[in-house]
Amino acid sequence: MKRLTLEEIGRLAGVSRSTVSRVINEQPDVSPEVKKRVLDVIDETGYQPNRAARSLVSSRTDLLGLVIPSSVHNLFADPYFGRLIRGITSAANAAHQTLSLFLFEDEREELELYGRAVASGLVDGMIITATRMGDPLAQRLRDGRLPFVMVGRPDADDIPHVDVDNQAGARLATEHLIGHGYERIGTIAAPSNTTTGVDRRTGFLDAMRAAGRAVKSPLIAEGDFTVESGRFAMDRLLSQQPDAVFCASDTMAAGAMQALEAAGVRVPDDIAIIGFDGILDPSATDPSLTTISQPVRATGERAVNRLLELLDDGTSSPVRTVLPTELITRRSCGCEEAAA
Amino acid sequence: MKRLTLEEIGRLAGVSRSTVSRVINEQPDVSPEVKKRVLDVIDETGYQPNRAARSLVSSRTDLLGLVIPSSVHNLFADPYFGRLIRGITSAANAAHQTLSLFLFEDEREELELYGRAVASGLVDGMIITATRMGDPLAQRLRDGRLPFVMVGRPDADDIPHVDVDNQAGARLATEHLIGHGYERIGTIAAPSNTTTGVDRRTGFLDAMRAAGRAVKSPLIAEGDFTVESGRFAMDRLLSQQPDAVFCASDTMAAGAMQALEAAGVRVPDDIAIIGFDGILDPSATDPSLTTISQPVRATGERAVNRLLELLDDGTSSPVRTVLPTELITRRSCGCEEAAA
DNA sequence: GTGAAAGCGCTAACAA
DNA sequence: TTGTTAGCGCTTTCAC
Repeated sequence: MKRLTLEEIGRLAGVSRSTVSRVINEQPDVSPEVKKRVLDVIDETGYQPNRAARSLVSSRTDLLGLVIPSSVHNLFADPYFGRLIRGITSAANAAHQTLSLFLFEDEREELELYGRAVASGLVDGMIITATRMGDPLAQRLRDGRLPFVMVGRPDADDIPHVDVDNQAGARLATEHLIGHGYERIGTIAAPSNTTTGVDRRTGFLDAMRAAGRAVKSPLIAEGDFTVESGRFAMDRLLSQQPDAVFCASDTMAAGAMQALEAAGVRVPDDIAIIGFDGILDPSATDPSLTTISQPVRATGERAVNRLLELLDDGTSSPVRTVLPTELITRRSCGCEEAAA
Repeated sequence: MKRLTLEEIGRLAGVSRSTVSRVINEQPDVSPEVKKRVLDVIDETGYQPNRAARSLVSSRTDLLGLVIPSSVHNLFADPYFGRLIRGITSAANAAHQTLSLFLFEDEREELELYGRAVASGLVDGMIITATRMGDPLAQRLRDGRLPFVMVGRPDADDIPHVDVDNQAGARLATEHLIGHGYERIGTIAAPSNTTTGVDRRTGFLDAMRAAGRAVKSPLIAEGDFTVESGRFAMDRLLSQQPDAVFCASDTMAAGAMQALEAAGVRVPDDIAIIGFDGILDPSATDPSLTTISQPVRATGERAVNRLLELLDDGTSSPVRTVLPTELITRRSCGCEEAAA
């Protein structure tokens, strides 16, 4: 049993290979009878066009790349990426694209990517995530000709991206805390070399300022999205005796609550906590964590769709797509049991 | 600036395209001077061979597929997959292969894979994980001609795979509990439609039997690897008043401990707990969780290397590769603080 | 509406 | 040691 080719299918259906090609690519101007005959043969034989040959002539691979840079070693434990990837594959599947994954251990590997995947035409386009500011990869891609979209806000303005409204989300969280009447509100911020970290911090500060609150810098501790960093950050914050803390990620909020439990501080009675991301099971913390939830899966889907637009039109419609966040009130902020 | 081709590089270096091809593919019988000249031109121009053209003639894509079936919706939150994927990409990067990821929402998508990725020659080989017993995909791949290896034990004997020694690990865990002197030992088992679940349960039962302990079936509760299922399972077990429980995964152990805390049962004083996987941070539970740790990352690497052997030799050396597990004693089993 | 033929960029005989 | 040539399996003019 040798490999089937267009020619062979044509022979079996009594037509030329061009006709078979037309049928497969759903071009018009093929008579119904011929079309049916060809389709039947394809069905019987289970023929599948050879991708390499197709790509060679069309210079389309139907492969989308997803890059997750070295900076996120730790992050990968975060359920965020699992969800994002599900969103991406789901949209990719729907569009008959397949996803290839580029994870790197270090920056050397990361730059090698360019030759391996970009210049050789491995993928039609790229989605890149979790970059830190000034990431060389983003720069390089921008100078190249490969279409790409970022997940998260890039530090350069002209890069197509889809992001959630981190600033508005952080503001919302902070206002909620203020609304509860807390007096000494602190924050466990995300890394300041990521735009996500910057935006969430900005949102927090804006809300505080708008309410006429000063924020002394000792009430700001920075973490790196890990549970451990949340624990350490809260330990540092404790000496400042805050009565509420906005944590820029749920993972860090979980760490913070561990630190509070160890210190015998009650949540929310002594210190109220609010998180960001909405990816923890309510039962994962005790009390359940109030948080700003972001549509992770939708983010992935949108990124794929934006990329496909770029591939088809070459137009990048709006450069920026922003998805909304939502406040999920549970118990850690001092609210009573919430309705579902 | 048009796309570079072999021909073009040849022209610039003053040789034919075949010579350039020889240089690129590191074939012998190219004079040093010519070689250098060609290499220089390649360097200057940044030429990268076109993958599609290469694949077309060599029928090699240097793409490895990773399949994670629909059955693991929930599982994806499990840090296990993150680690496994890191192991896989790391080994793949080292071998200049790239990974493409196939996640499916349902069985329909899953079977469509066959045409899209396998029959069309998208990937050179496949790694498939987390299948349940009798998975149609595994069957189908076995009947096909595409090389593949499974992560985890398949239910058919002749499929190349890499697995950890789940049975030995479960035995180890159980013997440890027995050694502590616990009298009524139960288990929260993993799904019995997965070989992992079967093996861990078998190891538990073997150890109990070897110690002359009968296991009444009410002392066995089945979960599905999620935290929630661990909680429910422990609630059921509580009525049987066990004094120790072997949990077939750390995630379920975490759930079990939540249930115990809610019920006011102390760990390890009232009930000792031991987990399996070794993927939780020690501080994730209180008290820290004693567990059987498995080398997830190494599993991924081995799977890639096995697959590459298959691709190169066609020989599948040993069908079965088994990686060892290790007991990590912490506090939940009743041991004192452990050394690192 | 359908077929013939050219060519995508590469590798691998085969000649020289 | 190097160049010439023939495909790999497909899409796409261009005739008919």
